[in-house]
Amino acid sequence: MYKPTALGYAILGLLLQPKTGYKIRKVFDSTPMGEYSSSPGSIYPALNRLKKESLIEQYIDSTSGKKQYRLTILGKKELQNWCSKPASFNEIQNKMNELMLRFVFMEYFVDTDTVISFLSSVKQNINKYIEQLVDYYDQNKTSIPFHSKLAMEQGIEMVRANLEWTEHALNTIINK
Amino acid sequence: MYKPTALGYAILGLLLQPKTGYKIRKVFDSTPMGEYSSSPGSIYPALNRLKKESLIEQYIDSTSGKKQYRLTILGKKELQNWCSKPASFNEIQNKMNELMLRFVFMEYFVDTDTVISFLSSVKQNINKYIEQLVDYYDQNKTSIPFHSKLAMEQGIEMVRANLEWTEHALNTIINK
DNA sequence: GTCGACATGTAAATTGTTACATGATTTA
DNA sequence: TAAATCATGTAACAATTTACATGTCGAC
Repeated sequence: MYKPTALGYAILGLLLQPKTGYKIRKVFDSTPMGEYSSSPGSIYPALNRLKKESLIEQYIDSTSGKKQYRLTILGKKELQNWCSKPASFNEIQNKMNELMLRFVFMEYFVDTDTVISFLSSVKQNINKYIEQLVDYYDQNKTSIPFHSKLAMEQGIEMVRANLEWTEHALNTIINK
Repeated sequence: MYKPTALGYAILGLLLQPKTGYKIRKVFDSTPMGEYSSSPGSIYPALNRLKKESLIEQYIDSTSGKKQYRLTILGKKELQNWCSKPASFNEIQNKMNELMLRFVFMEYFVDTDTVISFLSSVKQNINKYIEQLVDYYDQNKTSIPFHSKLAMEQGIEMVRANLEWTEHALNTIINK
């Protein structure tokens, strides 16, 4: 069964508001979503994959008269399903930006309780990850070379900053 | 002219101490370098590419009698050259872990002044990046949806944490 | 003597990158 | 009307993932 890539989900999310492929490229070019390549060689094949799987479709916008891409029912379901998944440990380790993408798009799908439980899963796994990193650091700190030690501190500080943001986000959402 | 991938450079750096391919896999499996896949399907083809380009070679270790990979003169030069590059703006945006890898391996190659100028280039580009993100945030904060705004704050906080680490590293190295 | 760790690969499918290519439409 | 922007693609290449496959060696 077909699963879109991270780029695929990014595109699905952007198509919550219908757009041309070119407009999607511009978003990747000019916003903080720039982690995704805006080259035509990545966008158009990705769009064609999603189209082939009937997750998106093209139509003529009645007001502008222009051809646009939009989500199909199936595509919306796929996006919704993806947004509803809790954060896994693996995603905390090296797919934080994908998690943030989920968080952004879930605003349009799920209720406050589900958002809270998503953020709780993030927090829980971050804590586990910090523990793992600190354990490794403590057990090896006598033998780790100088720069490696600094690099490890950087890694730990990044994850701690993520933890702080997660708590901040939880508080903001609970007191809303 | 051939340029190794990020994985290729990670392997070159690990081969500052000779290792078998299996040992490299174990490092990716069991240390915070786990961002790189440890699957045989990625490691062995990468090793063969490096070997084909004469950046590494296999030899029989005289004490253990085991076949190991080690850097060639050319490979060491390539690694050294890579480590000596200052951080670019693009790398700050979405290749921070590659920069940390450079930082780790440069310990064995370059003098304190070069490390300081590397960290200065990191700091300078981080400042530029923060400015760009904050500008975007300020200019759009009335129109950005709730979750997107939180996600942007996360992005900015991550970069700020990186800035703090960079300043910490600079101080640590200067007062050494 | 068998089980787990050591050790190294290949094949197929998918994806992404870089570069090339084309044409329409808007704007100065 | 020339230049910039809008708009969509293809082709060649390189790299990665997943799964399959094999064989050795030491320990218990």
